Parts: sequence; structure tokens; C-alpha cells
Amino acid sequence: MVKPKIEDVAMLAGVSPTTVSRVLNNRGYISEKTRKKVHDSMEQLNYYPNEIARSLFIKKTYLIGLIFPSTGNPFYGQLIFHLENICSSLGYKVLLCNSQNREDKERNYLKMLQMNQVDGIIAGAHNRGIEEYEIPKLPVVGIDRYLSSNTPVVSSDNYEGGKLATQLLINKGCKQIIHINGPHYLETPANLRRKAYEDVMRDNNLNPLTYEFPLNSTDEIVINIVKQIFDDHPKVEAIFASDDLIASKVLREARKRNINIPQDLKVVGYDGTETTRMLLPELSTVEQPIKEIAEKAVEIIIKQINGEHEDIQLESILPVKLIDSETT
Amino acid sequence: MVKPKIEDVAMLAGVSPTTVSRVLNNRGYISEKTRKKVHDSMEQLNYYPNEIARSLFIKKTYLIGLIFPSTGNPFYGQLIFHLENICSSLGYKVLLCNSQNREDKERNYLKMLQMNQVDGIIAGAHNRGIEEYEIPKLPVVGIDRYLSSNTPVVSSDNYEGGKLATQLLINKGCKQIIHINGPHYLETPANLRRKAYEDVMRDNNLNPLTYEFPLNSTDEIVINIVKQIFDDHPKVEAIFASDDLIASKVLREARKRNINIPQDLKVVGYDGTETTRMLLPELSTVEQPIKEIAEKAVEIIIKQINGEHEDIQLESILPVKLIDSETT
DNA sequence: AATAATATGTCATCCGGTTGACATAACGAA
DNA sequence: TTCGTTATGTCAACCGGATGACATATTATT
Repeated sequence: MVKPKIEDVAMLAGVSPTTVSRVLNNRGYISEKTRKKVHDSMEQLNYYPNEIARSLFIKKTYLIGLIFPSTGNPFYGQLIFHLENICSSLGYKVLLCNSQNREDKERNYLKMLQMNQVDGIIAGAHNRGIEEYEIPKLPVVGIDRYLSSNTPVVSSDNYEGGKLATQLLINKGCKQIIHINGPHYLETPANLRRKAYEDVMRDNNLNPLTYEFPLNSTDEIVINIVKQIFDDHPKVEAIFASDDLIASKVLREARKRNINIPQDLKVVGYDGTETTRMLLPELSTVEQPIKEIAEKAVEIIIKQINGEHEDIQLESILPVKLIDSETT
Repeated sequence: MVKPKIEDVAMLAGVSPTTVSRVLNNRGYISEKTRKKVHDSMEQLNYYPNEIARSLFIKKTYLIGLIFPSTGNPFYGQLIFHLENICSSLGYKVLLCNSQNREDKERNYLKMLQMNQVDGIIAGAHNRGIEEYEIPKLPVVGIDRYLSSNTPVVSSDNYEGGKLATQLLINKGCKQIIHINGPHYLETPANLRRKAYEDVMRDNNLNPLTYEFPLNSTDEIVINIVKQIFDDHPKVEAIFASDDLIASKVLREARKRNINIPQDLKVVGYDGTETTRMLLPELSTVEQPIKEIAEKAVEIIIKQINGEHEDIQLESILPVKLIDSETT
């Protein structure tokens, strides 16, 4: 038994294929009686319109490609959840791509998505050497990543987040505050967290000091950097980590060294995903408005798809929220 | 500028469309010279073959639908990461669906996936009243869920996991051990965790006691159940939670009540995802072989797609690993 | 009864690529 | 020289559905 097609439905309903198509697309005149007959036949045959054929003709797939490092990461996992949710509520489907921060993978995905005629791409991945993002006529939105000079970016207020975190630590009396951040050569809005940290430190006549870890660092590498920090600066009073996972490693290493938190050391993370807030509610952090980021990104991509290029801002910055919990 | 098609490539390369198609599909005889000319033209025009058109003709999309509650959940997030990874390495693309454990959503997704002519579906979602999973000719694999009488299921060894956890607690001298689990009416292999717990308890002449939380419980509901447990059984010696997120709530509540862990209370979770192991390494847990589950599921779906129905087991059970950490 | 609106059918074309059949060169080997 | 292989072109049909043009009924309205 092969899949039934419009013709089969028409046959069973005793109408013409055109009539079935009319029912399917609500075009022209159809009597209630016929409509019912057709629907009944579709049900009886277990007929589902072939979206592939339809897409080919209407030149639109209602597909959106998502390129992110990994759904396994709490931040991206939650972000992707919302992205898919919103897309789905708007009748769009989602093709998932885990780029793992690998340029080659990302290139392949980009090609694949174009071959599959996606209506748009939302990406939060690499940013260097991927000139392919300059795709004529294909709507693209970046999340926390500058993809090309004229692709809209959505991000949270990273500068404000960095400022809030640093200021909090200073307000609590810390002088020696160290920052841990990812590779600065990635020109992401997330770099602003570091910039804010350094600015605020200087404004308060304190010495900023940033430890950097490489892209795609293993746990071990990050842990070693944390150890390094404690070895280099036994009297460090506070650490501001650029994400919660790193902050958790700081907490862990501090505990190992019998450093009291928050008395002897204060720690602030970044992201505040549902998962980290659930597993590590004691961690002070800067919470990103993940759902709102997703909403904004989808809003922009849909506008682009619909050709409403007028009211699209190139950069959307959404407010963050400082969570002053038990590690500060 | 519209998208170039085969015809445009042919024109530019000075060959016939058929020749281009031959190059694309490696059919018939093509000279190296022509092959190069065609490839050059494709590059120059930024040509990407239209997979939609291709799929329509060959009646195969290389698309696999994934239906899971949420990428935001650490377990599913990691599982989906691996699933996508493996599929992608085999030339399959992945359509993501977050069912949020809602039957209506799941039904819609099922319909949508069929309309989009996916080659197969891997699902770890609902199981009741979704007779739609009985889709003639459409390969389906369930993960930790019985979808229909003859859809293959992949899961980890839940019974063994429950046994290991319970036995560990008993070995450490605990008598009053309480179990927290999801709704038992869901006939999932995960129910075996509870069964194992109850069996082992009885085998040791201990009273099993299981607290159940409803599907899609909010944080609050779960926390209230945890509180209830402590209120009902102030002298509880150990708690075996059916997942790590719940275990983390137990730890939290215990800390609030100044209960020493592991001296006064031992806790074992379940899942052992990368995220929980990173954020909460002190938690003892039963680690599921997530990557292996993904591999097995993809292997089975591909076999089904390729019509190799012979050597497909209906049930694949993969070994778990007990992690005896600091909460026991 | 004439006219307009409603309802349905027939038919051809298109979407972009695949494929098979068949024709025709060019080239090297026997 | 002749034959087999290699290389390419032409053409039509097909995948499943959308759509516009046009014809023809059937109702409803005035």
C-alpha cells in the first residue's frame, strides 16, 4: 500500500482532483456537502498532503534552520526549546544543526540548509571566515554572534550584565576580582561582558584581570585554569565567570581548597538557565532572558521572510537580571 | 536574482541539463573536463541542488523526525545532541519537535512529520492514546517509551539501575529508603526503576515506599512532595529519586533542614547527564549510556528505512553505570 | 424568465530535478 | 577499417500538488 495522493482521495470522494485541492486550500466555491465528503475520504485513506510537492510549487518550505553548538548545553538547549516552540506556533518547522563550534560542520550545515530550501536560518555559532552567511535573499538572524555586516543580531545586554556582576562584587567589598572568559578573538556581543568588567574595575581604581580559555575547552582545561587562578592568586576575593558551568567549577575547586563561600570568595556566573537555577540555585548569576531572545529572533526572521525589511533593527539588546544568591 | 537551477548551470557550462544531472548524480560517462566545467559553473552561480525537487522524485527525504518533551531538559538535550550528530554523519537531517509531554502537540507533530515525508521518527514522548504511532510503512523507534506493540524500543537497563541504586543504599546500612518516581500509569521502561527498587527492598525485608509526582509537575509541586517526605518521615535514611533534577531538590531541602549528607541522609539520582555531572558532581547517580542509546536508536531506524527488518530487536537494553559519589 | 452567484469538472502548465530511451560523435584498440 | 567504449545531447515522462482558464451545471435572486 503506497501513500494515497489527491487523486485517490478524489476517486473515493467521487469528485475531481481539483475539487480536493480546492478543499485543501480553501479556494473557490465548495459546498459543505462536498467538503465533508472530501474530508471523510481523506480520513478514511489516512491521507496527508505531501508538503514536499506543495513546497516545490509554492517555493516556500516553512522550514527554519537552527545552527547552534549543542542542544546538550543548558543555555542552547533552553534557547532551542523556545525557538522551536515559537516557530511551531507560527506554522514553521525546525531543522536542527549542532555545529559543535566547528567551522567545517557549520559550512556543511549551511549548504545543507540551502539545499533544503529553508525559509530562514537562526544561528548562534561561529563568526569567522564564514562569509557564507552573506547569502543573497536568505534571511538570517544571529543570536549573540555577529554573522555578517548586515545580518541582524539578537542578544541580551551583555555589557549591562558584566557591569551588574562586577558592581555587585565591588559593592560587597571585594577588591581583587578576577574574570574568566572565552576567547576574545570571537567578536561576539559576549565580549562586552569582559569589557564591562574591565571598565567597571578601572572606574573603581581596581586592576582588571581576565583569564581566558580556548574555544571548545574540555572540562579539564577549564578546571586547570581555575586551579591556576587559585594558585596564582591565593587571596582572590571574587570571581566573575562568563558562564554558570565555569562558575560551578570555581565553586567546586574552592570547596576543595576549603575556601568559604561567600565569606572568603564570592562567585558570580552568567546565563541563569532553568537547569543551572534548578541544580545550583545557590549560584549568583546574571540571568539572560532566553525566551525573549528566542521571541525576538523569530520575530525578526519572520519579518525578513515576509519581506518587511523596513522595521528590522540590526541589533536587538534585551535586558538581563542580576540574581544575588548565596555565592555573593 | 532568483535561485539558479540546473538549466542555468548547464547554460553557463555550455552543456545540457542532463549532463549536469549526470555530474550531480555520478551516472553514465562524464569526462573530467566536463565535470570540472560543471562544478565551476555551479560554484560561480552559487548553485545548490534543490533537495525538495529531488526528494519529490526519489520519494525519499533523508529526514528524520525527533519527538521529545524538551531540548531544555538535560537528559533530552544531550540525547538529541547525539541523535542529531549521528543522523547527520549518516546523511540524514533532523526535524525537531518539542512535545512538552502534551498529547495534542504530539499528535500535531506526528501529522506534520508525515506531511513532510520524513523517512522515520524517533520519539521519546507520550505513549497512551497515540494509536497514530501505528503508521503503516513509517519506521518508528521509541526511546524509553512503548509506542505501540510492534515499534522497537531502546532504553537503558532501568531495572538494573533501580537495583544498583537501591542495593547501594542498603549496603551502606540504610533501612528506611524512599523512592520518588513519575506517574506509574505511563507504561515506560522507566517504571522498572521503581519495580527494581520495590523488589530489592522486599528481598531485604524492607518496606518499599514510593512517592509519585504528576506528569509535567512544576518545580513547586515537586518541592512540596519532597517536603512532604521529610515531614512524613523525619527519620528517612535514604532517598532514591528517579532523576537527578529531583535528587537535587532533595539535597536542597535536606540542606535547608540541616540534615547532613551523606551521614544522616543518602541520596541517589538517575540519569547522570553531562550537565548534572558538571553542576552537581557530588550527587550519586545511575548514569544512562545516552550516546549509546542514541546510536542504537539510529541504527534501528536506519535498518527499518533500508528495509532490513530481519535483524531488528523489538527491545534493546543498554547497561547503566552506578556512580557512587558524595551523597552516599 | 433572465441574471448572478455558487459549485464542480476538464485540462494544461508549472515547480526543479531524475531517469530511461535513443541518437550521435569522438576516440582508441583490434 | 571496424567495433566497442566513452562522452554528450535531445526528448519525454514522472514525482504530487497548485493554479489559472474555461466550460457547464445548479441554485438563488429579482
